Amino acid sequence: MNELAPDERRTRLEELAPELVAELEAEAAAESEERTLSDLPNVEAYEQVRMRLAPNPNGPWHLGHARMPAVIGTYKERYDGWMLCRFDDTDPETKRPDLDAYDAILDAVEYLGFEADEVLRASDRLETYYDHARELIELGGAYTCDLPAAEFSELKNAGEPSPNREKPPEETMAEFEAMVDGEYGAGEMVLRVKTDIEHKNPALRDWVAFRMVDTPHPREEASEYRCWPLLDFQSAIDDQLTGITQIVRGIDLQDSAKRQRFLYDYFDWVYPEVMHWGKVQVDAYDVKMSTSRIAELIEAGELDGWDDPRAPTIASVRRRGIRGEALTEAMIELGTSTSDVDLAMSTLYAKNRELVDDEADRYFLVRDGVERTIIGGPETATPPRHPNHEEQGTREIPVGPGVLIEGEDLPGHGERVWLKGLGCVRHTRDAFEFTGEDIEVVREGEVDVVHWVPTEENVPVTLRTPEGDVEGLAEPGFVDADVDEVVQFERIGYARVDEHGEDGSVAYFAHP
RNA sequence: GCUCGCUUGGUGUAGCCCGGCCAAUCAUAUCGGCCUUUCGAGCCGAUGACGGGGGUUCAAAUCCCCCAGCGAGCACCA
Repeated sequence: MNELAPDERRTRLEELAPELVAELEAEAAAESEERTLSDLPNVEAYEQVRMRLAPNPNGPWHLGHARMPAVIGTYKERYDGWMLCRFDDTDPETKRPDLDAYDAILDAVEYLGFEADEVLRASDRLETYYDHARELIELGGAYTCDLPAAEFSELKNAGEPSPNREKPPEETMAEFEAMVDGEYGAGEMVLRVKTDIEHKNPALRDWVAFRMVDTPHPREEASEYRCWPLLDFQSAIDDQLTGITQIVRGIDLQDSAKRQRFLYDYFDWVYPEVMHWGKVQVDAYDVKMSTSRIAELIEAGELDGWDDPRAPTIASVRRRGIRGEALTEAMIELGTSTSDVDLAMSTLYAKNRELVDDEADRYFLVRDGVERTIIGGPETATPPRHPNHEEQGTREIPVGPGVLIEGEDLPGHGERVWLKGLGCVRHTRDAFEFTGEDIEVVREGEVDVVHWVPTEENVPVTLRTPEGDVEGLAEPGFVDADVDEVVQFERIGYARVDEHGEDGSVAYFAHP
């Protein structure tokens, strides 16, 4: 049996035990669907899988952010769970929220194919955080500290406590209320969680839970608050209150869980399961994938906006006609390993091509065209809309007195070229002379097939690509391609029709 | 400096927890072939990886130790 080829072995097995084959196939199918992401830890322990997206709305999303909804949303579907989108907008200053980003992010989540069951903004929940801080103070788990940051850092690194550490809870409580009332300025007072000042990992020692911020929050509803929680406190409280069971977050937050466990111990709560993943980087972009960097370039006018095709953002690939589903799939395939990963754009493109190809009508677009008079031949060309789908019909291109083809495609004098959908021509005396030859000449490899447009009635097109804008001329019928539709410019690649204007059309290049 | 983590082909990933079925999965990429009036799609094929060194074991990608490389935290950012 082992000497047989796999195919033969299978055939034999089918004869001998058909039920076994079916079983193997079912297993394989289940694996290909499910095994792209590893199982969530300890799912059995909870009634329902409850997860959260916790974006900082300090700007619209770049491509790396897609991983969060892609993975968490996929888990939600797999386990029939629940998903929260919680905006962790507790820093009105350094990572100041961008008021447009809240909706842009929810929109991006939807584009990726998911929807949050609930949406919360941390900046709406300050009173809740204050209440828990008060409770923590009563439990003796926190103290107010007026040491300058640098001074505390020095003590902490030496494993020495702040002189404020043993302050009575009443005093801490009074000072914390003064913080809440805005009686201190930035840097004058913080509330620290009492952990273990001699903990071998210095990152965990007596971390800050609340600090003063002078800058008002951009959301009007939150603009009066001056005493703001830091991520570790806010997120810990919210995860507990919203019943989060599994957390997936970046490796930069790998110590967060360890810090937050001190809090959970004070409150006698059970910490959720945690997974960490590394950074995602994307090849093929000149622009660094960073919210603040992209914002700067837009501000400076070097990018047209978040959806500029040169920007590594979700809005950009969306405008280029890449489906959210393709991005989600690509992100899922990256898995959740803790090492940094590179997303090859070619993988994303391959996924998208698979999704859009069947419906992408074909058009000719000539960049850098050279004009030639045409001698003889039919008056109209009728290439198919889609070579694999005859039922989608053909398109009509009037030939007229001459055609344009790309400079690179121009054959030498006396040489022939096949104008796709039209026929074979010979390049003679700066004209194309129709030869009437059969397609056989192409099949035998003698003649190359090229795309072309008529010199008259063509449509000027600006093709916006990640490498910059390219001007070209499309066949007349291109004006009928619907805006938002993804088409294929033959021999160039897929593009999304963006607009048809008076002076021409605009398309965004997706990928080859 | 202290602490934590990671390292499978060009890229990503599976396998590692519970050692043997792993001469290592799948995808993408590249190259080649078939088909084709596309440099697209489809089909077929090829290329290509367990960071290094020790150890345990009949047997190690998988367990242990050391080294190297990479990343992260030690912020009154998230």
